[in-house]
Amino acid sequence: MNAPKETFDDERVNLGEITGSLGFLLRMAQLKAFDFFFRTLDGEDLRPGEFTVIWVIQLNPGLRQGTFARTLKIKPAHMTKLIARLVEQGLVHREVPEDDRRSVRLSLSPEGEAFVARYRDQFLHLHLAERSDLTPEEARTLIHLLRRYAGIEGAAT
Amino acid sequence: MNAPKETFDDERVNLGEITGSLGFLLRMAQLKAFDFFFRTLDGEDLRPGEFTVIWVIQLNPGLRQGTFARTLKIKPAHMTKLIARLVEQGLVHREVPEDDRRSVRLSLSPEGEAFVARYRDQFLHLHLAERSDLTPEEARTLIHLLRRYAGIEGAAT
DNA sequence: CGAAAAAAGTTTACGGGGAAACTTTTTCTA
DNA sequence: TAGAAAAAGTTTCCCCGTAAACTTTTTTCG
Repeated sequence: MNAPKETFDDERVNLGEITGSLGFLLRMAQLKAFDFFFRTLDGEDLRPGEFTVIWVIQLNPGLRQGTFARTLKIKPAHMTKLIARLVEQGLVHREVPEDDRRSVRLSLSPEGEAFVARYRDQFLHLHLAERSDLTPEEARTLIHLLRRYAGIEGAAT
Repeated sequence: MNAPKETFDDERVNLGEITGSLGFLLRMAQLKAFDFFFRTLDGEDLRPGEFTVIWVIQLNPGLRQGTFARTLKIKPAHMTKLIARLVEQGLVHREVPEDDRRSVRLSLSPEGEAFVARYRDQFLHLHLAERSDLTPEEARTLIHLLRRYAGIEGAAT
């Protein structure tokens, strides 16, 4: 019973140069971000991707489904299913316009608008540094660099 | 036939404050990183997670499967299947030690060692800024901040 | 000691996301 | 203008990853 602590609980793992790998770090960071997301929107049955889609539809009502998909890098097949869920939940409205009956125009239902309004603040504050060990300055830098890396020429700093 | 250019190819989409969302940006960045990965290891039938696992086993041969899983935040069920694949490919060796027959110790086969050696450089250089629009300085900062955010106290800067 | 609890993996069942083939509608072009 | 090509979504099928339940082995402790 007096094992000399041996290796604590876990054994130490050496990660080597992989801690310099963007792909690896992005995955680890995303896990943490998801964690925040689900902790904040606890009760709700909503996935991160779904919220993003609703959000962007709210800002650009009437655009085509494929336009949203391309912008958010969501594959068409996935988009179809995702939108179907949101329509079923009564948040999104689909309309096939007469002038191009191949396409689908998306907009939010009143319930969808209400939904965005309700979670707007939680969502926007969700991603700030308060939840992590980063200073506000560091968080700003991180967001800025990620935008550059991902090729998103977003709004102001 | 003389439509006034209308909206180019795509219509412009306003992303609003979501471009300040870490979760969103991490996803977009990860897509780009995956893109690099698959472009570099083109012919190979290897996923990012698999390479990471092989890599870490190489640096820490003989540790338990669960230890690797916890460190890399891979769920046990997934780890079982992932390791099974790598064993099948002849890259990883499993051993159930006598002193604790619940556990599994992992190490690389000679083929596994050769595999890591072969892709080491490609992999390490893969994630650098040359592939993106970031300056080397910016890339270092990004990596540093991601490490902090993800809670990885890695090696030197 | 011996039963209960814990630990380590595995199995099963299920949902998210993607590739490829397909349907419908529109545009191009000979 | 008719047929070919392109565009927009959808459907089908498959794989990755996860949760929950389960098996086996080890540890705890009354």
